[in-house]
Amino acid sequence: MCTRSSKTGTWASITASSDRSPGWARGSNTEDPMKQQVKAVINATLASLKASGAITFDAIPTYSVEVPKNPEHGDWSCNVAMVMSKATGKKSPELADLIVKSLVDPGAIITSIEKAGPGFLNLRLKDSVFQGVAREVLKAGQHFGRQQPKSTGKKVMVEFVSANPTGPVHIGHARGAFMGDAISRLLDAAGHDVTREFYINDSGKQVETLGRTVFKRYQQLFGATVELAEGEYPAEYVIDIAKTWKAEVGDSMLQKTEAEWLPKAIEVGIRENLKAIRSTLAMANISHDTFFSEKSLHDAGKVTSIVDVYKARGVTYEAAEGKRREKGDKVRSEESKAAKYADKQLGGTFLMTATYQENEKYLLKDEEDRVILRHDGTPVYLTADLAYHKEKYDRGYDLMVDVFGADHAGHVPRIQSGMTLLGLDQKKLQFVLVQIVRITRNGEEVKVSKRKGTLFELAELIEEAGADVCRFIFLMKTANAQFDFDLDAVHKQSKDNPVFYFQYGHARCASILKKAIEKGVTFVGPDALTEAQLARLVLPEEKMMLKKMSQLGEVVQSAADKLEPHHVLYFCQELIGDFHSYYTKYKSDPIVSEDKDKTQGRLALVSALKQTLQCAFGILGISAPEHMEAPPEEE
RNA sequence: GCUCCGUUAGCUCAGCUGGAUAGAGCGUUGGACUACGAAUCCAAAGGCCGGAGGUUCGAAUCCUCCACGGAGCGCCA
Repeated sequence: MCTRSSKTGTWASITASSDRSPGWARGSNTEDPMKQQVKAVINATLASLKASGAITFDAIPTYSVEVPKNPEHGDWSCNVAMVMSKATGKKSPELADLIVKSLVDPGAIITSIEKAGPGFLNLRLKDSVFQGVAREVLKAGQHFGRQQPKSTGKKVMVEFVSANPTGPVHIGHARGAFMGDAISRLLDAAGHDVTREFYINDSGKQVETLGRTVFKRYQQLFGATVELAEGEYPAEYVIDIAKTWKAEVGDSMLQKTEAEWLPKAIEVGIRENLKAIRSTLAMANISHDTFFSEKSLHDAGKVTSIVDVYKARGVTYEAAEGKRREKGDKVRSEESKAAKYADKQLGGTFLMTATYQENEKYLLKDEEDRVILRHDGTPVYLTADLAYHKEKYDRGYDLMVDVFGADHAGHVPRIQSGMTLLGLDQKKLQFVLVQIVRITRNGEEVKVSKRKGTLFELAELIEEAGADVCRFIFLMKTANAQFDFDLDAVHKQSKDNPVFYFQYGHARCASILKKAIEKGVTFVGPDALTEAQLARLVLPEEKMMLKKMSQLGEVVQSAADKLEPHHVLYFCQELIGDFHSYYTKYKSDPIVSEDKDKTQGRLALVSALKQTLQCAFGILGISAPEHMEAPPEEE
């Protein structure tokens, strides 16, 4: 994931050089419109100072215009004087003074500018600039905060969930599922053309084991006594699959040879599991555009052909066992799994994911070279995955995001190395690693174990807590932090459950608009709204909310760049908090009053807020209810 | 042993492409409904931002080292 590029270390130091900005996501200018107006004034002033010879500089460096934490510091504050100190050879306070004195403000939007602290510029803007935001939001409607669909021209793929088709979606997939979906929604809102893909591991030993288990359960349905082998799937759902199969084929499979029944059993197993997986994801409000079959890669010969490509590029070798890179000489501990399975490591064809060098420098970050063909010539999981990722590149995506569980972290450098060894741009492939979630109930951890048949399914979780609550809890934290999911708190209709705070904010807006209509006042809408009505929005709290609303587009863009949905969520929290506070503070000066112009102005504000929240919730995939039932009374 | 992730208020977590006095929710304490929804609000208390160095006008944020917690380290997928 790009924000951790320097720390995860994949490669920032090699291919991305010092460019920390993920550049790929930036389309058109999505800066907050208010901020843009401020920057225009600053830039004009600097140009004017340069023209008059007061200061000299080559180019204006990147500087920031931000909302100061302390409202006494104005509506916006700007650090340009400090940033340009070196370029102009002037001290920050001196430069700040010059800017204040010679301000060029053609649109007359600035009401005050002053130097503060070590050289900050604190600016205040005309009320009309704030008020205009309400109309802009309402005119944009459901598109507010979003870029025009596909406006960036970037093709993006997000691969997520990709649960094995050997069983239901369980709690271990939940975080990645919601995260991947929210990232997809974010990228879509940021104007990209997003494809959501599910990679089906329908090849290899696991599905074979599934097939065997299905067949045993099938035999059982005809009275046979069966015993499941180590690793086979004991859970109930396999019996259901066997029943379905029986209904379809009767007893016709009983007399077949294994070569005949096994492919059929695998097929029905995968089909039924995928059906269940899709149905669970639908409950979670998640859908994929494409399901990509690993088996199809094998069938099309793409797995063997990628090995040929590597061989042709001279980045493979044959060896009896793994070859580690020399430097550091990392020795594995005796307890490592590699040591444990050493007797099964018989050598084969290796890909130089670690030892490949250019100009006598190691180029890749993997710890050791990886087998891509076993000694008997069969490909491994990685080989298929390399073929799969090459396939993604071939399909022409500008950005590919893989949402992986943290247990796949070790897989990341291998794929990256593999792509680099094909000469592909690794920056186009980003990884989001979602850390482990510990599920607790009654203070005790609920273990996730597919093998024992005691898995806690995502479907159960959603039934218990509701889709919005689950989604919210998974999205409110960054992907790379572990956390405990408390099943007890989750279904409390109370303050322990923060999603209600958000939804109540929206419902309250809806309720006010409804109440106004009951009182015979209907909001006139953005087109009929007059300047005189808007001009009644003068309270500092009102301006603050308008200012914040205008930032949604920027927040969305930035969150999309970082692949971090939680920024949008915190944006909502602040806005809702401001609103509740405002609402309570001015209870004696209500939104709907006898003063018709003021009422219209405030209804515009509330409508704009409701619209903003609805848009933001939509980008997160959380519903925006018009009405909520009161919670049960506390005892 | 090696790699990666984390460490911020009593608890759960934001803030990290460096900015002014470090934030939110929960919990605690004390207040606010004859008014548009009290699933709300207001106030108080609560912090050597894990530790130590470094970089500079300025560090929770960037760099180095250390400590603690977690995950991974298979020719499984």
